[in-house]
Amino acid sequence: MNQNLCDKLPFGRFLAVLGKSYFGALSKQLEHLEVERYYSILIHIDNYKGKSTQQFISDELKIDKVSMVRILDYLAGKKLINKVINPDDRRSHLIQLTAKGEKMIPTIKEAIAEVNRQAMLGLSPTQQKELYTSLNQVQLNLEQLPAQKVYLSYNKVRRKHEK
Amino acid sequence: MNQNLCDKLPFGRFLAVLGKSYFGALSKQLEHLEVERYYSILIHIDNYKGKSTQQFISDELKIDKVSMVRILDYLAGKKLINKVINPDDRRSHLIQLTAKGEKMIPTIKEAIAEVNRQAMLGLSPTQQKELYTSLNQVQLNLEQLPAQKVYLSYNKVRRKHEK
DNA sequence: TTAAATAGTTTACATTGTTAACTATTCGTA
DNA sequence: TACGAATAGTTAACAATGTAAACTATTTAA
Repeated sequence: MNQNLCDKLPFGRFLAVLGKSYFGALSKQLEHLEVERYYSILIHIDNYKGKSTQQFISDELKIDKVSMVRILDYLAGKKLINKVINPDDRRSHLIQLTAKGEKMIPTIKEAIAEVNRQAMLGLSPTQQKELYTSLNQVQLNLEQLPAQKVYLSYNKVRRKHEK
Repeated sequence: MNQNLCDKLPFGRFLAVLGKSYFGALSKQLEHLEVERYYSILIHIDNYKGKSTQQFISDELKIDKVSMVRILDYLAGKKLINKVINPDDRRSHLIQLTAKGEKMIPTIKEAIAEVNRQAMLGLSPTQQKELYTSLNQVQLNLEQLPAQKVYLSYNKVRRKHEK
């Protein structure tokens, strides 16, 4: 029955709040960069070294493909990525980091490592491993369930007029 | 250094994806209800039995206060809640469930319990408890960090024109 | 060969977040 | 006590993301 766990607030809400707390911290760490979000997209593109397509990124990060067009156009406008027609399937575009984009990756990775370190304070390495394993299991379980399609939105309070 | 944990995708992105998977499953479970979201808000209002104010809900669920006005107006329009001026501080409004709203709570709680049960398949009660404890610790850690304010958005793919 | 499926784009619109200005009320303090 | 600051909530305008539908180009499969 699991009445002991998360029956007050939906577990998913808790996760989403947590995820946003994390993004808030990461955005703060990286506020000096030219782009103030889309870090996970840049990291993902880097992980798959020029083999990502828009559809692939959309599926992996659960961002809808229309938003993906807009985001990648924005990143291309900043000269951080290029879209290259895939010679093996000319419908799709390979998304590749530019030299400028690649230069940004270490900074982003360091910030992620730092926020992870801060986030995991008080958890032993074993507990951290358990946490990650358990969350993976939960994700696998949820993927098995019938679901409404749901996507993610980024949003950060802009601070142009800091008081 | 925690290089073993979540240095590919930001941990926060993983959490957000997970949270969305959860909402997708919960929305599906409850798609027969009159409202197709805001479940966590209704549950939160119920938990604090007429003692919630808009600001309190906004803070707890990390939804900005302008969106909160819109959402509560929507829920009031559906006759699920009432706004009552707080006699102890006439600036604030106590948010209370109507009889119609209260009637919905057990259904929502059952759906949450069921999705939780499905989500936790394969995890022992001990592991579940560990998971919740660890996530709470992570949330506490993240709250200590300087952060950009970040809020959440709900969104579900509408299925008016199912193929 | 041709119909269906897929990758991506564009447009129009809905929802949520953001800022700022506003009212009403309460708090803090000189 | 009086008055300025702070707080709760509302409104309006706009930005960012999600959604649906129609579209082009290309590939897959019958």
